[in-house]
Amino acid sequence: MVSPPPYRTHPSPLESGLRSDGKRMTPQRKKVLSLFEEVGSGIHLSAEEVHSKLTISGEKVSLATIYRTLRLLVKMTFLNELDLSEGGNRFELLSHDHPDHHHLICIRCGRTEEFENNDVVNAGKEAAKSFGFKLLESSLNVRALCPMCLNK
Amino acid sequence: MVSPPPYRTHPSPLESGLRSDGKRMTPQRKKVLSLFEEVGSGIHLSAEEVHSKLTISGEKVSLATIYRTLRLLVKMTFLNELDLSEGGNRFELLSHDHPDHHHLICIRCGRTEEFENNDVVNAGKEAAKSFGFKLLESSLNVRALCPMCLNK
DNA sequence: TTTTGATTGAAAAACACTCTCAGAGAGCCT
DNA sequence: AGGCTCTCTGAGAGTGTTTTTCAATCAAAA
Repeated sequence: MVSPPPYRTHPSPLESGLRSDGKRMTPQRKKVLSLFEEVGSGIHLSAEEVHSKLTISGEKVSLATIYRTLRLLVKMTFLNELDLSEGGNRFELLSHDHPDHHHLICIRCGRTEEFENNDVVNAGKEAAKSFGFKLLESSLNVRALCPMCLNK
Repeated sequence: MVSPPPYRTHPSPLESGLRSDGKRMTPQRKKVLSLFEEVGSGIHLSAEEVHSKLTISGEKVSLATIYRTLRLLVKMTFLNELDLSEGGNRFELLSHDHPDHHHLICIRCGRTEEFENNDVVNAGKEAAKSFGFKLLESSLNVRALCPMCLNK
């Protein structure tokens, strides 16, 4: 017994974005994006974490597909890629309300805090302007030790 | 016409830094640091590039040693490590006159320009302080397109 | 439905980097 | 100068992350 599909759903942003580019909506892509929507913006997941979270909830998506999908979602601006290094990149839901937030990273345990700062955004703008570059995005990464790791 | 070596040279900063830590001055270490001094500060080299530059000038230093030496020179604050991602980290001579400079990177051709900005440095300090972190280093990476790449 | 070609999973490869270990050699001692 | 000790090096194996390959699958258009 299969329930009929809704008579006419508005295509999701993901679906219409894919369609307009000759790409297809697949369960795997939906699952990856949904996971990020569930955990909310401001949470940074590695490809491996996405994989294990999906596996735990009984969804089988191969790691290769997760990497492919993450790349795709970054290109489609659904996700933001963070190069905080130290064992793999991380991804977060791109919240268009907070386009230019920066990261404070504990290099020991990986704890990450976000902050915003207009001076930083302006510094990036000015620098780009003075060299004749077209700015795409700027990110300040502050490498530090969190209170827990400070006490060994 | 080669001038004779001075009878008694002051130990180089590298040599005295190594000595004071029970480490040894080796030709390999000298060659790697010399390369960075030759290319000057503001030039960012990857481990692979250091390797091939040395190989081309007839110096044989293994890649493993280059990685080891780069790590050492960063720890000794002779070099600065940049996480501009896209295929490996890069290293540059740390100029102690310009301790906190930031990077404007053309994501298409890799051209990189540096700039300084006190507001950025302060933003990093404030962020660390407000979360109770101990700041180690902050770097603003501005991803952009350079004038050449803008015209395709 | 059928067709078409994008997408997937699994495994292999690519990549950047680190480690292991035996031999070489830097620096300290006569 | 010669010897000793212990760090350093080179070669190659190993590691962790990400990408690619390729046959099979499946989404979407006809």
